[in-house]
Amino acid sequence: MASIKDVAAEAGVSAATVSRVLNDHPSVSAEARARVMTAVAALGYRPNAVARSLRTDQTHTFGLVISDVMNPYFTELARSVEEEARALGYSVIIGNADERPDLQDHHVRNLLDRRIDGLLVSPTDGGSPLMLDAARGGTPMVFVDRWIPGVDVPVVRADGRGAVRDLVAHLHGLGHRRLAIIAGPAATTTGSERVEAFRAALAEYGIPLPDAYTGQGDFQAESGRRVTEGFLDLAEPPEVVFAADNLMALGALDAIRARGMRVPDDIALAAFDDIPWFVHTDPPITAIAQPTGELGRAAVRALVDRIEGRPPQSVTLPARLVVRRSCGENPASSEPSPVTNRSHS
Amino acid sequence: MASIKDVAAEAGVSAATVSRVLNDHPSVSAEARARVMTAVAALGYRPNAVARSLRTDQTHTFGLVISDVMNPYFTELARSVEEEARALGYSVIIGNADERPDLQDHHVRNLLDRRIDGLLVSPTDGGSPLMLDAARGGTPMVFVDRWIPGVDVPVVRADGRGAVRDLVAHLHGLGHRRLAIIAGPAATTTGSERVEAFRAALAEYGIPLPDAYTGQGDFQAESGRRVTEGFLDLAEPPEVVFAADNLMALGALDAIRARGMRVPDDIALAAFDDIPWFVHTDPPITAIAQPTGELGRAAVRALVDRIEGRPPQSVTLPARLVVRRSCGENPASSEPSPVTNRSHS
DNA sequence: CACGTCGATGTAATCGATTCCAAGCAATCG
DNA sequence: CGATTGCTTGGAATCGATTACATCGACGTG
Repeated sequence: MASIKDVAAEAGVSAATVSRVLNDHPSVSAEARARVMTAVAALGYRPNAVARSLRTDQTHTFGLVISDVMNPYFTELARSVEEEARALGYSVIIGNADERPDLQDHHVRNLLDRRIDGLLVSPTDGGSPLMLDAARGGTPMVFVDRWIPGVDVPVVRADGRGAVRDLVAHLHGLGHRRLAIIAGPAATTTGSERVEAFRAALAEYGIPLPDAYTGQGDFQAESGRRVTEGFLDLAEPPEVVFAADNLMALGALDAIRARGMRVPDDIALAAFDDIPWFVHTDPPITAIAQPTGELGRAAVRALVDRIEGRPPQSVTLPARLVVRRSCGENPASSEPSPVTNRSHS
Repeated sequence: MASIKDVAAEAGVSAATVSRVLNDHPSVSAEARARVMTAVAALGYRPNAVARSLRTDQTHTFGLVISDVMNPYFTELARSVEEEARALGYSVIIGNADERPDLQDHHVRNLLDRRIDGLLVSPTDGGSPLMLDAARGGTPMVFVDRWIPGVDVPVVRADGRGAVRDLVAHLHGLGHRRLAIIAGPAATTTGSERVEAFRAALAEYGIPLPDAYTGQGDFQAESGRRVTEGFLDLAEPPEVVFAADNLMALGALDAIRARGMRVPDDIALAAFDDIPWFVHTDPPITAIAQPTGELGRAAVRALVDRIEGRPPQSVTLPARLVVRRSCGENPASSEPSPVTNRSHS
């Protein structure tokens, strides 16, 4: 592979001049520029990004560590992140933590070793020493979707409280009174926040959320199945199961089907995180939709601001309820008035 | 960030010795080793992968360029690729081409600039000059799923012919005689091969595949919708629509629903590429399942063989039919005898 | 005409590792 | 006892870029 010296030799100039042409530095004569360009084309030369990074201490790359690539929510997030990054001249390296703290650490370490310019993280847990050190140690960092409390890092996320309140109103309106939730891991903010929002919304109707109706999941389908089976085994099973993410909702659906029960006739089902497939399930599933693309883009902008020395901003965007048929027939409308509360921090 | 010199100073040895300890070179005294280890721990030193790569001309990284991250088939592929790569000591950088040749080129160029050790590609088209040059120019490369004919690069893929024959037998058994297919882009091997396999299987029953029953899609949901609408507008619409990938099947389902028709009563639907969600659609969709995880792992092994100087091998694994309810009720069994033909090249 | 200015270019240092080579030293051998 | 061997170790070159600094000519000005 041709190096800058080969180009210099071919063009009859020094490597410094070639470098100047490539980085269009002003003081290069038109003639030298032309000869360098010709040599570059003739040799098919491409600058070695590794060498360049070593010298400039910039990789024009950042890492995105997500909790689960197989979850459509995160793949959509990853896609929008890559798009925005590309538009701003950055590349993205994705690390999939599979909801495992050890894997998350593996990727963070790997990315740090590669001297990425910044890190976008949707943490799987409360923060390993490694991640906390990185955050404190000055690595530009932004949390997306989930975050770690007590760390001074900008957060880009959706606020689901309004949508959860709308969901509970919807369920209450359909006559449901025994509502259960499949929570995410308590170590994640989204794991606990969603339960709290649900509990608060229920409280407005004077409905309690007993322990028996809060199952502990891990954001994976299998846990949704397991928790739901527990619910169905209760002397008084819930009338509604609300899953804190889409995969657990799928698991719940499986468990319900396995008992020969039907949604929504025998039991209602709703989920946090809307995905295209929910339109096609049997029945279509009522869900809370996050503005995923917006979140990804905002997160990238915040990170790039931080990297390039501008003050980064935390962003909170509202989620909204998308009513379908999985909680019972609502003859009125299939898409309710969107939530309009808007917040920021 | 501490460098190797800082460690050397802290340990009271030279940088060369530190390097030897880190790469556990045999000739280092136990005492020096101990002091270096202590210094490394004290400073929290991590070797700079950029500098190391520049010197050794190896990045222990390879690129994976896939055609569409939002397609669950590819995200599963990506996941298994990353897993196997990690097990073998490599990292993976994913590039999403979104079925766009220009984006594919962008990623290939970017990965080449980073001096990745090898490239795993599922090409979106027949091969740009850039990719052909890379292949011929000695970049270790392996094609997964799709490939480019006439290029001397190992291919790891599934052979769907047996499964397509099983599918046609299944459909014929249910009494269907007018069968249509939504093809993928002709520039991709999977786009054309699947049509050919379908046509060949139909021929065994003396059933033709007229032009009117072969729609041109692009592996995206929207094209599935559009083509299906065309089918439904025909004077004599098909009894079965077979989509060459899962997203187009979803589009087809949408189009069918939009007309108020029902699957499988009014029209049957089948898809290439099985995904977890097909169990939950209404109705569950009959599909041809690829051994996705196996493909990903085999592809990585082939690439790493190539990188490390061993002769890489092309691999072809059989796909199999998974019967569900979208083509009509089959009272016999829900999972037919698996296909057993096995091939290689 | 001497001197300062400015634009274009080359030389060399540098980034953080790895690795060849030579040297120091102790142990072993003839 | 001198020479050889073998183990450790450090010095210095190197990978491919970028960039501070020096140089060199041409030009304008007092």
